[in-house]
Amino acid sequence: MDAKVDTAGDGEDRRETRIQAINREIILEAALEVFSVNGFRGSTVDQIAARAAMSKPNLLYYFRRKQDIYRAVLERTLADWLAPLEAMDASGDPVEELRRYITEKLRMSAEKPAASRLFANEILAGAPVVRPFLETRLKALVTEKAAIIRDWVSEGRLAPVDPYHLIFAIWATTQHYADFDVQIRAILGSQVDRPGFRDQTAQAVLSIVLGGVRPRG
Amino acid sequence: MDAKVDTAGDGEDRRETRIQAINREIILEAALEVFSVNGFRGSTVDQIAARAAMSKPNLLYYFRRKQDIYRAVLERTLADWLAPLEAMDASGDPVEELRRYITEKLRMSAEKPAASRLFANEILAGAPVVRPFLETRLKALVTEKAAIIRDWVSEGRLAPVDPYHLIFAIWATTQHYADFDVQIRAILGSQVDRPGFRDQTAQAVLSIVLGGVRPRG
DNA sequence: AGAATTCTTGACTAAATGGTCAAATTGGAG
DNA sequence: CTCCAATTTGACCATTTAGTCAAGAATTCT
Repeated sequence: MDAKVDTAGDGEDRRETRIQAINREIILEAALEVFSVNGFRGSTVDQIAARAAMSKPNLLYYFRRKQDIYRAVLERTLADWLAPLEAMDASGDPVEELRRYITEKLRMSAEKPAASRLFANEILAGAPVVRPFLETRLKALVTEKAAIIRDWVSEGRLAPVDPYHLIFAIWATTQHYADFDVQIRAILGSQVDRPGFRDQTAQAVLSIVLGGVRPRG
Repeated sequence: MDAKVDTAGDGEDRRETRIQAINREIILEAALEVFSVNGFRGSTVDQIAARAAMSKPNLLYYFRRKQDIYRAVLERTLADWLAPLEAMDASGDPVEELRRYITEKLRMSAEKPAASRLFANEILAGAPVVRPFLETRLKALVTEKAAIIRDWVSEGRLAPVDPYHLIFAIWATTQHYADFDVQIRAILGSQVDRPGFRDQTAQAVLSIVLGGVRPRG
């Protein structure tokens, strides 16, 4: 929400240096790992500094406050978060579009679980930071895509389904694999790390969710 | 994990007094609200004491450490958590059993969202406390119920589905309404508080998840 | 090279936090 | 009512934590 952008009218803030780019990246990466486990309140600047292999004062040289780091890492995460839903295309085949969306969300859960957990923690905490985002951009996007799904249903290209709840179901089932990874591992054991597991998961999720909306004879 | 139960063989620990019963209950209720928002690390004893309308030393008279409160509230939550799945009956009608299970989970999400969030926070944090529980009782229970579902599938009474992923999908979709309540409210607005919303949600979730497993043709 | 700027850190501070303790108050059994 | 155990609390302590600061080290620019 701040830091780094030239806010003052006069040409303050010199351009970002090489070292700044490197270190900010290192910090944000470390912060993601830390915040995604214990949330904002449960994480400490020292933990982030340690993970970034950097002294605390040095870290605070790049981000003045704990809040600034948190906002920065959340912000960059949110962009990725929206992308797959934004890509849902009204002119495509309904089942194919949903398949793509679910597959993409599952891929993100598998490849960037920390991002999903960061977001989950923020929501659980009452969304103190992203609330405005949820009520504007996300709400608008979901409303738009829900309308598309509603049209598909009324055209008989999908079984009758509440579009909002369908979107929630997709979020829930896909993010579950990132957010509740520990629980899934406790139940399935090392099987989770076998090469075929991701495909197997995709197969199952697609079959359950799409099976429920695929138009019936 | 401790406190209150008479562990020693000799008759230590007098019976719980009336005031103890009342205050422990008040504390656990307050602790649930606090821990469910910010997790163990992000919550403070002062917050819990304030919510319990009790001085901190008084609170610590009943639970010696923050950890003890946390374990106690988690433990009582876990019992409720298992019940609905335990009730799944191999001799019942598959679709009807799943419907009951989903409905029951949705009811818990709506009526005890804090319990669901407490659990979500614990898992996100890496399940430091409930890991043993997950790896023993939960794993055993899920394995048992998965076998039942597998049988239903092989008898042709359910469409072919991976039983584990089906259970995960049910957990995900039902708990989502508690854990991500803030997000859902941001998108749906006051609609969430309308009397019919719960039924509408149940209708949608059942249709999506059961639609995907109901035997075809 | 030499000056200016950027980067890094040890030492520190104030506030928050988990937990203790002795003394005062209250509740309950006889 | 009386006495003993249970309950309550103000004051306090040690540690953790967010954030500061001045001074030293490294980088960049000319």
